[in-house]
Amino acid sequence: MDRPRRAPYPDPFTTHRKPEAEIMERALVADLRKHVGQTVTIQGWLYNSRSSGKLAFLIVRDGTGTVQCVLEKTDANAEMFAMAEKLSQESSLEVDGEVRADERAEGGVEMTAKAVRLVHASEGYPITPKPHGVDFLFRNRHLWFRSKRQWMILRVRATIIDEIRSFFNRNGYILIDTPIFAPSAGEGSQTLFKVDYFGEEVYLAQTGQLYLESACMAHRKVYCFGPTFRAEKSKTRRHLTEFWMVEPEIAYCQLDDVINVAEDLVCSLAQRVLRDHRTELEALGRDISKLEAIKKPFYRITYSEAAEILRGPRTRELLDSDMVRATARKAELEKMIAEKEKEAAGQGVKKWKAEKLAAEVIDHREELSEVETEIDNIPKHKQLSANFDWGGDLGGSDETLIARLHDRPVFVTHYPRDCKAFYMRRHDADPRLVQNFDLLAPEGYGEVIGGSQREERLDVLVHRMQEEGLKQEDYEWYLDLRRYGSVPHGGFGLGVERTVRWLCGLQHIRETIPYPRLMGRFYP
RNA sequence: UCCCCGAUAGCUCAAUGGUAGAGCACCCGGCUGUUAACCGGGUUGUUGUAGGUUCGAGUCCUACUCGGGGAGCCA
Repeated sequence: MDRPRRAPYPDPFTTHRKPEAEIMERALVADLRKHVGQTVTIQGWLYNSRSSGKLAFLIVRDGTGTVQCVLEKTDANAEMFAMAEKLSQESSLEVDGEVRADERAEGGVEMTAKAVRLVHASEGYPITPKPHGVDFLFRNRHLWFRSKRQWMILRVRATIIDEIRSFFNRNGYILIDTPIFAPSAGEGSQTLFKVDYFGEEVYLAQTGQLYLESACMAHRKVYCFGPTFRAEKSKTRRHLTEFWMVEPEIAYCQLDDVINVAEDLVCSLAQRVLRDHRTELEALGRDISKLEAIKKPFYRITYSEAAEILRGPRTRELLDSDMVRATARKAELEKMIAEKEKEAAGQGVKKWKAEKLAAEVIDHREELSEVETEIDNIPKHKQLSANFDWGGDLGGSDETLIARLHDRPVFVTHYPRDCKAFYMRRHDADPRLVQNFDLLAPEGYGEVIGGSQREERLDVLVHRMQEEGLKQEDYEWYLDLRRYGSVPHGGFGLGVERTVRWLCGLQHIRETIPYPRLMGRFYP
């Protein structure tokens, strides 16, 4: 009904200009505070609505925010009121109304609607205001990111990406785009996606690093920023098969210099997010004080020290107290579930009350199953850390433990060279080690950065490649960098989604990217 | 590749081996300040697939498929 008379679609912006007298100022929800007292038009989608006979509450989102529009039924607008009251979720609409400051409203601003025009009636929008399962939500990802929480996360992501770019740009780095189709030369070849390239086998890039090393010899400080592909069959809350990574590479630079850059970058990301997204972070339930604590200097420990910590008493104490807490929580949840089920089944309980209890029971059951998984895992983690052997890489649970034992990010340096890539520079004082580092985010978020000083000595590098069984002929171009003015250099890679997860305080990495690609999930 | 958990209405979930249910969504009606609004009425099923046990299977057994979590590996 009520096709918009004054702002017809399609294309209300150019083809059907309204006569000057009828033009009402269009406003964005994000700017409504500046329009208090004025009557404006907003254009958006119906997020949710309620009505109570003579009043209709329309919660409208317009891409910049949401606002509640209150429409009062009068003799004159009965038809429009009936239409507005029945609008379905996610119908697109325009609302003319007066902007009002109102303490009852969520954002402090509300609109008294004067006219509501339907643009398109949505039918059977699948994502209701009630809870849904993850599988369903990701099958509807194209719609799900309209929802508030997802909307906020993707905004924070955009800001983090913007800050990454401006950090490197303002610090004199040159953007060098590295290829996505790559020949076999890379790190571990089992984790590469194969692509048929006109009959030849090439791979989707796993890192731009080798190319960047060449570029830093031309531009001194460079970075690349693009998607990265890993065919790892990992099903965990910190893995994607397609993710975004920023990699700086610096000529005339040693391990400490690289670590300092990583430290500065992470600090400016945290500050920028705190500055621009305090509201979103709070709404996401992020503990802001944890982000405010992301300040220089971060902790720096060596791999050997990390190994000692893992085998030591502090780790055991932490896991023991985890076990005590998880066990207590399990008992508590079981008790609450039993009580609520009993209460809901009792005589004379109001229907709505029983339903509310049932919903709470579902939540408790979900938490219970997580706690039970934790209880299962703690002994495993305990064993993994207690039996940690010098020489192996730090596992996911090991990293989590190290990170949880610190209140700021931790650089772990000087890993055994046997578990690290061939291009990392051998440590002069101890040839068993390489000049590398990982940055572990606190609160258990784990690795967000991996980096190293690169091996600049031709003979050492060639020897290392032979050990790894790499074909020298594939890397001649790379070895040229060590033939023509080789210098100490290094860099790192920061995983964007892991950073977003950490800064937003999210359970799972899959919410940090618009269309997550996971093992077994590539639709839509 | 290995280990654990799960799959019932469009969605979220119930159902001591014995007639498949509730809420939401959707439709109708009511309510002048709602915040996952509420109240009354209505519609909604090949219980993931294929076998097996049983008088009888959503429920027990086997295999497979898909999903979730974790290990390994990693940003």
